[in-house]
Amino acid sequence: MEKEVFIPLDYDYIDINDSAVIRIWGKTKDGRRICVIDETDAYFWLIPKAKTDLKKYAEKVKKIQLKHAGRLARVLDAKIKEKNFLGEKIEALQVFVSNPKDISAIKDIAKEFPETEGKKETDINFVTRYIIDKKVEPLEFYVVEGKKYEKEELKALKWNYDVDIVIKAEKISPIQEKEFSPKVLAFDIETDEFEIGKGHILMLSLANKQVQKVITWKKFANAPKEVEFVKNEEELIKRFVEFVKEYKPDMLAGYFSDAFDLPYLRMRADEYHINLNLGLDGSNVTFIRGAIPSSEIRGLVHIDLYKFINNIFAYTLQSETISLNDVAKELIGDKKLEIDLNKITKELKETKGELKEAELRRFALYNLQDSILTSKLFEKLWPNIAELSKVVKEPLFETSRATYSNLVEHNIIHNLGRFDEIIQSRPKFDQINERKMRPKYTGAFVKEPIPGLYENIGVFDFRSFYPNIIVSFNIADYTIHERKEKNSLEVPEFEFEGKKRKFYFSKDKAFIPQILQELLEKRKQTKAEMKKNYSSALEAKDYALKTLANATYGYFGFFGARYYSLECAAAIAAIARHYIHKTIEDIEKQGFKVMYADTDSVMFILGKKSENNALELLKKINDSLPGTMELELENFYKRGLFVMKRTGELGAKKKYALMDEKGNIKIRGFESVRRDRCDLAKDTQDVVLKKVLEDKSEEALKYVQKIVKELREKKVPNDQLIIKTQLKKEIEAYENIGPHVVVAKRMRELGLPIKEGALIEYVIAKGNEKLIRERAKLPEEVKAGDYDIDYYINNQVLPAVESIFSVFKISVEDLKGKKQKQLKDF
DNA sequence: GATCCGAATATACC
DNA sequence: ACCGGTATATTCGGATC
Repeated sequence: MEKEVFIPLDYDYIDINDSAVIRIWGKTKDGRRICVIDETDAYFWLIPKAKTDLKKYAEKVKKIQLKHAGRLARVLDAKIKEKNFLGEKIEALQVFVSNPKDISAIKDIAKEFPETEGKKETDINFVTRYIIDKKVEPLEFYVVEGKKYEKEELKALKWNYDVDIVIKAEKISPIQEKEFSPKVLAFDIETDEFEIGKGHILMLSLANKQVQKVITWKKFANAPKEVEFVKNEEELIKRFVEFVKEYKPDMLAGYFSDAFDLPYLRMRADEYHINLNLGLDGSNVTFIRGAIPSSEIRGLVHIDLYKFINNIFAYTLQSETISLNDVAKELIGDKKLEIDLNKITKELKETKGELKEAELRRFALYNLQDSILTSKLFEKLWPNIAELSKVVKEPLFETSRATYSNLVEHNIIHNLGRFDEIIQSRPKFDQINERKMRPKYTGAFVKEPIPGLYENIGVFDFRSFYPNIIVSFNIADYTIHERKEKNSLEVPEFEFEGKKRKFYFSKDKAFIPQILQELLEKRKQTKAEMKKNYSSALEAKDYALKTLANATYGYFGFFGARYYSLECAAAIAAIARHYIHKTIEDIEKQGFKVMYADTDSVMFILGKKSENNALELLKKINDSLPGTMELELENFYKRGLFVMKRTGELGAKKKYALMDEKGNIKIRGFESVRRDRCDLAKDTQDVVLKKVLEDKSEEALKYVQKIVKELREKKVPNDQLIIKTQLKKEIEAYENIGPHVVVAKRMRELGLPIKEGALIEYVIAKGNEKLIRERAKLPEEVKAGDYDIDYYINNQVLPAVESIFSVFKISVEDLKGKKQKQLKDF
């Protein structure tokens, strides 16, 4: 018996003699590549109808067999087992089958049996099944004991694996080991045509901390040392494959590489009949279809950072877009090399592929820089991806491409074993459509603020409000009762689907609240550890736990969820409304004036009371809260500003600015934090807000008057006037043609690649056309000073500051600077 | 042809 | 299609006078 300590990085399964075996691709402690071969049962569950003779049923099921996919698909065994399913104890049939790929065909036969009530877990991926049942989880260290395959055996099996060890596992046991740091190559290609299948790959770059390389067949003099020339595109692809094989990375990282770099490489490789056999088993790059396809390399984890950022991480970013450039700027303080890619593409077309040497040199450096950025981004995001993968126990490939609902669901699924719970099925197409049709339920409460500038403000908020409600009220689909039972938790009455409803939740802990509670406890531990001994891995772990906890409420209301329950989502929101209202009352009863509240937070004026008085009240409120619910002090603020809505006489919700004791300013909802306003309007509003909070309103007024004057005098540079609006759908799909749609059309005419999702930039130029969109132009089409003065004064700058000044009863006319009024005139 | 108002749209908050 | 509802503001586009 031989032993190795290893860490799983990737999983897949293959057939040996018609039955499936798992391959775990990983790394040994000392850095050798290993492929661990292991087995696990392929099975699903049959739920029998009431009063079924289970033994007879089992015998009948055992006899199922059919020809399927060129082999005999058959049931190996059917065991009667006591299981839990959504709060019920049931007897179910565990149906073991010859191959996981046969489950679908076998269940089709079994579901026609009159005894069959339903089938479950037919939609569990075999790798997920393996991880659940064998508990060999990604990125944890294990000792594998077993027999290593000899060279001759591998040859006989035709397993020409690019690994150091192939071992047949007999026992795999967990072991404590230090952090793992993967060997990663970031890569990026440059082409002469953006569309896959049309053009050629001109260059390809690879980078990490040690490696910086550009491979190209476009020759030029005085090439930087990183550049390696090859004869042609075919050689470029071959050299790439050769380099990766020699370098032996654990992972390849790209940016949008799922849908661009790898499909492009594969397409070109196919053209030359080159096998892009990067897979550790010698397999080609494969594609998994989806809204954006995924590109997979067996055993060599391919991570598309764009997908991770797009699906998960973008919500924590400030960047206006999630382009490589914007994200790199924000996360690693580095940016792309500036070149005019459109110009280069155009020149390449016009000159039949010839570029000036200087241009090529710069193009190569640009290509390299993209890989360097991707590599640095990987370093930055790796802890987050790794911790998420460890928490939800799904392989890196899946986790790095997961959406919030995927993560929540995987976390649930991987924890159900200890509850002896059969996994609920994914909803079918019709079910999804039904769910989509259901009306929305009432969500959070937002209190209307009274506009004004306030002093000495306290802000309380509930710690992880919704997750703690789910835990404290034991909320799950099957703990809901419409009638009070003994030991049930009462939820305040609320309206749901047009009717007054009252729900009760039983106290027997359901698995989702239980799993969530554990998640919250783990997070508490992580936070405590972090305080003692900070590390970026701990912070990433905290991020992973927080992400999962916060997405659970939304998961209940998501139509694609296995554990969908709109009633639960509505009940959670109703409980939240109840407690925020109660908190407002409690605070007001103590003599504080509450001027604003949104979902889980309350803002109040201290008035004659002290911060200590507020903290005493906080303690008192906490003593009255059920379960794990807790109200926290968010902060005390020196000043706060609330404004009126533009239409009507009401205070504007979700719009405020606060300044703490240190002078730090927190702005929410105002135009200055929105990307669809021009910088001039945003910056002006920012200055005004700051000055107002610093009690320098007169300076603010003068500042606006100065800006308006500059606008009138055509002194404002165009880049301050660019408005950015995202094209959210296909150009043709718009019913209302807004300015950005017109500009997108224009860009398309100019041959610029415009797709939905693009951030369209435009300037409103001077002109007599009535509609704004008729004056919307591409920034480069507007000469300096040729902007529409009135538009920028009346539609951009003034609306952004008007509501702020109206708090001080200063009108638009004053802002325009005609009357030159001073604040003290009022 | 000016004006009013609702729908469509984009984006933010929690 | 890929977690939820609440909310504001802007522009269009049709109805109305």
